[in-house]
Amino acid sequence: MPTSWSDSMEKAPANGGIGATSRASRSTYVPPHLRNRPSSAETSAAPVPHAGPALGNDMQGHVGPAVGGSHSVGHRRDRSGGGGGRGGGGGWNNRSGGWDRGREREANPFQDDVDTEPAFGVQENTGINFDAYEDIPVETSGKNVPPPVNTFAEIDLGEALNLNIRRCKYVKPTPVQRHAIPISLAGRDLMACAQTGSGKTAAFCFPIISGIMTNSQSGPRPPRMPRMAFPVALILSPTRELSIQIHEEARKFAYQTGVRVVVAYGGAPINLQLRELERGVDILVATPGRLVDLLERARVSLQMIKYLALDEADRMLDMGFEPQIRRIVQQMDMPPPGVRQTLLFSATFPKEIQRLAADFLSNYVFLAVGRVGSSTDLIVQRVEYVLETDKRSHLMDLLHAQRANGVQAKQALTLVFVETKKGADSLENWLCINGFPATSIHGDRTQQEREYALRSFKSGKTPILVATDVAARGLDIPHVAHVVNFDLPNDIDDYVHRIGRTGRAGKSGLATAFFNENNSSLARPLADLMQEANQEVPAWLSRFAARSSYGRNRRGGGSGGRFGGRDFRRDSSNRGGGMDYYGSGNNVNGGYGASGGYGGGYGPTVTSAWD
DNA sequence: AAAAAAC
Repeated sequence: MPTSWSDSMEKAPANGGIGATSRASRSTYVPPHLRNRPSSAETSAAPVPHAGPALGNDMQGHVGPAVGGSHSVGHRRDRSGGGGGRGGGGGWNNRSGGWDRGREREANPFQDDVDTEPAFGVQENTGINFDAYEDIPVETSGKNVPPPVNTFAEIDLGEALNLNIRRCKYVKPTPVQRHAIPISLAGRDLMACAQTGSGKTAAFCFPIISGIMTNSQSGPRPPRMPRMAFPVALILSPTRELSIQIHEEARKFAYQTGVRVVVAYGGAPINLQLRELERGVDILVATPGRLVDLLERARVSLQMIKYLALDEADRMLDMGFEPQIRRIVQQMDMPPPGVRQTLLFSATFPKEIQRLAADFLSNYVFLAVGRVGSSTDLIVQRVEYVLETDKRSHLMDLLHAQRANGVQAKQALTLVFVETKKGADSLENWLCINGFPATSIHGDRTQQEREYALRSFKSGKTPILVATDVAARGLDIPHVAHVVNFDLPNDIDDYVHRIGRTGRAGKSGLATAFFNENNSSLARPLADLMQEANQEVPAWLSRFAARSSYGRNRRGGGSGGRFGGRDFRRDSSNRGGGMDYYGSGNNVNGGYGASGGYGGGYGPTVTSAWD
C-alpha cells in the first residue's frame, strides 16, 4: 500500500548498487543552500533543520578536505552533490581520503540482512508492527512543540536518507518517529519516554544524520590531532548488543550519505575499534565503559559533539552507569547543553532521570509514547502456576507442543528468560541434552560467544535462546514467536520489556510465564497489566494479587499507567509563573490523538504549535 | 539477589 511518500520516491532498485545510484543522480548538482529542500512547493512549511548553535559560517571557504592537499578534492566535491542528492561528503571527520576509496569501500549494510536471515522473506525486516501502534497514546509538552508529521514525505530528510528509509522498507513513521523527528529537526532537546521496539533508533538517527549532512561543510574544523577522533554525534547505550544493533541500523540509514558511523564497546579487541576511529567518525555509538577508556587514552575527543543521544537511560542508571555518564557528558570536553543538542530516551521517568534531564537538557520537549504493553493486542499472555522443580519438564512440554503444532522451528523462535547466568547455562545444557537446539546469552559469556549466540538464534540455526536480562531490552529480534518467562523478573517493567521481544513485525506472539510463590510480589502488577491488556487473568493469580500487600511493587515515580512517565515540569510544584512556559495550549497533542491513523489528519490542536 | 559494563 503505497503512501504519498513512497509514491513520490523515484523508482530505484532495492539493492541499488553504488555505481547505479551515483550515476543516476550525479548530474544533478544541488547547491548547498538548496539542499534539503522539498521538491514540491506544498511542503515548504517543513521545519528547517537547526544549524549547529556554535557554528559560524566563517569557515565556509575551507570546503572539502583541501588542507590535506589531496588531489581528490575536486572529485570529492563533485560527488558530494550527487551521491545522495545533497551534501554527501560527511563531516570533517570523514577521512576516507577521497571519494573513490571512501565510497567504494562502504559495504552495503543491507546485504547483511540477506546473510543473517536466510530463512526469512524480506517482506518486512523493520521489526516494527505498525498496525499495533495505531492506538498508542502519545503526549507531548514543553514550549512551542513542533507538530508531528504523518508521513516521511512531510519530513524533509533529503534524497539519500529517503532512499535508505525505502531500502529499510519503512512505509510510515511510528508514533515516536512522527513526533521526535520534527522536534529534533527543529533543533530542540528532547526527553522521550518510549519503549524499545517503538522505532526509537530511527527517531534519533534520522535527524542526526540529516543534520550532519546539512552542516557537514560548515563550522570550525576540529584541531588536527593525529590519532584523535572527533565525532560530531555520540549515541550511548547500556549494553554491547544494543550498541551493535544501533550501529547496524545507523549504518543502513547513513548508507551512501558520507556520514561515517563507528561503534565502540567492551569485550572486543580495542585495536579494531581504534582503527575504525582513525579512519574518521561522524557518529560514535558506544557503551559507557569503553568510551571512558577511549577518552582516557585521548583517542576520542568530544569537543566537536553537536548531537548527544542517550538510549535506555533508566537502564543505564539501573546498571550504575550514572558516574560514568556524568563524567562523559559533564566532565570531559563536550559542549554544554544548549550548544549541543541532546536527546534523552528512557522507558520510565523516575526522579533520577528527571535530574539527568534537568542537568543534560536545555528547554526540552517532553514526549511520552504509550507503553508497549498497553497496546500489545498481538501478544497473548499466559501465566501458569509451575513449581520450581517442575519448570524444566513444563518447558519441555511447551516446546514439544510447539513442535507438534507444526510450528516451523526456523520461523518460530523461542526466547526463554531466566534469572541467573548459572541458570541460563544449565538450562541451555539441559535443553541440548534433550535434543532441543538451544543456545544462551548472558554476561559471563565472552562477547564473541554472545554475538555468535545471537546470530545463531536470529538465523534460526538454534531457534531456542536462553537469556538473562541482558537480552530483555532493546534487542530487536524479528520472528520471536514465543517468549517464556521461565523465571519471572521482580519488576513488572522488566516483564513488559521481555514480552515485547515478541509480537513484532505484524506477527502475533505468545508470552508464557511460570509463576509460583517466589513471584508473589509480582502478582498484583502482573494481574493489573494483563487486565489492562485484555488478557485472561487466571483466578488463582487474582487471589495471589489480592493477598499481596497494597502498593507494593506498583510502578514507582507516579507514572500514569499508560505512559512510562509524565512531564514533571507540569506538576504544581513547578508551576509557579510557568503559565507562559507551558500554558500556551499546544502542550498536549491529545493523549489519544494517534488513533486517527496515519493517513488522516492529526489532532486539530496541533497546527497551532507553529503559530 | 542478579543482571549489566573497561582494561
